[in-house]
Amino acid sequence: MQQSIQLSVDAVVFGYEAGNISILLIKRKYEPFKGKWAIPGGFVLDDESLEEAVERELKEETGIKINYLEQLYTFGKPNRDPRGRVVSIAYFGLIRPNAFKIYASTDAAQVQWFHIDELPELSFDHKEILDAAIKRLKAKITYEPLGFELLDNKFPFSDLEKLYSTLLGREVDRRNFRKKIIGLNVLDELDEKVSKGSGRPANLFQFNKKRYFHLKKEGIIFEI
Amino acid sequence: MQQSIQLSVDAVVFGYEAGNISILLIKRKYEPFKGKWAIPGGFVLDDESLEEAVERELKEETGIKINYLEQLYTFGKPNRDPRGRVVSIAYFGLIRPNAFKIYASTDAAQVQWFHIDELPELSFDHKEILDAAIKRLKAKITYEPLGFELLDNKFPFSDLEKLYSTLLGREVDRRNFRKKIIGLNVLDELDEKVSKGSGRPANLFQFNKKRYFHLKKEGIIFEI
DNA sequence: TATATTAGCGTAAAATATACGCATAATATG
DNA sequence: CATATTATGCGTATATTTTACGCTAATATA
Repeated sequence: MQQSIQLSVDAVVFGYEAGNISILLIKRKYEPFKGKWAIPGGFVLDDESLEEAVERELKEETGIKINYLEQLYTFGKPNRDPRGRVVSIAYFGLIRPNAFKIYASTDAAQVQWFHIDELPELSFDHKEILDAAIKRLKAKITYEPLGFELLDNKFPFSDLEKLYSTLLGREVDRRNFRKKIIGLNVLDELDEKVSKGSGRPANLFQFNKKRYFHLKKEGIIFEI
Repeated sequence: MQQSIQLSVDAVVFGYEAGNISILLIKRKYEPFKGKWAIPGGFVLDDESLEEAVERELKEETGIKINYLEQLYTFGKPNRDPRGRVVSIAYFGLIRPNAFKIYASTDAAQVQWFHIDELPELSFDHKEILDAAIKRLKAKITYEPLGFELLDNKFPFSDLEKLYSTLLGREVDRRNFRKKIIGLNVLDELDEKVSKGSGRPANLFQFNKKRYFHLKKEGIIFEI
């Protein structure tokens, strides 16, 4: 038996800044879809794991090092790639956009953050992959503390609230949201304040990952 | 660039009967792991989709036609298969065990249902795949109406209750559970009764898939 | 100093979940 | 055949959680 199926990985990387969710795309340097936008990714090498492949491709094509990475779904329709049968394992990543400088290299002619509502036309079946990733992100923030991966290490509560109301696509009652999150007992309140423009300066908070995993082991669940 | 990676699919198939959750395994006919138990599966053909591959392999190896099938996870560690680099896309399936007669053919020397607590040693990394599937099943029945795929088309309420208490691994208050499920408005109460042994005969119910999808579209969520 | 603006705390009402009592309709048993 | 046993089916009271929303605090700005 001899297959001729090639294996690639692709990564939908989300960033968040000032109330905007954005996605990292590259402009393709070579055919097929030369000059078109696409999700970063590429072929898996024989001796690397799938995660290593994603991280290598991201580094090569965009210069970023991912903060949070998980497998999303494997796309394998026979005709999804004009070059032949290519099955792609899609990943889903989160980073703090201001934490890295993006730059194009190797296969990418250009790298750019796109606002989630202003996406260009995409290559291959990447629109489908991206839609699956958005769906996963929106669902998962309600039962896993993913939001913190998108915020700065220290953040005012309003940032977290704004992130959630943006992702959930609806208003969130400021007071109830605060009570709920504080009640989860996974945030440390710092002795630092930050003031942006007018209004009372806000206290900074920090996500306590260690405490979160400890509580999770005890069966306490995160839920918004 | 020339990869030498092969692509396979594997399926963890769950069945349920008389309060027992079981998993369908095959005994391998050929090396590697000849004579050992494994999850059904095999190599993907060049021109078939991943789902077609799973369904074909299940049919070939065990004789069953799956009731519910979803992609689980892709396993791709470089050394998971002694024959070389094989990446496997694992699926997760549910059937009503009494709906099909299982029989071994092609690659399988034997096919058998195993109780979830009495599993034999497994080939490759199939234990890891199986654990992921069990975790997914247990999590998913709380927010998707998967349970009905494991029950007969018409079932008494106590069957559903027993299924849930088994899967959740805890007692479920019979009266509150009933209230909750009835309140979801996705069951049709039939004018048929069934009596098994002593006790008051039970009314039969049927899951109304159409109504469920209608309600889901309106944003009403299934949750246990 | 008055006003706008964002932050932070608390309380009451509504909705949901939990605990559990009891009638009903069949089979099992002496 | 009377009575116990078993499982079904319905209801109600209480506890818990969610939701709505009022009020004070601390800063910038006019």
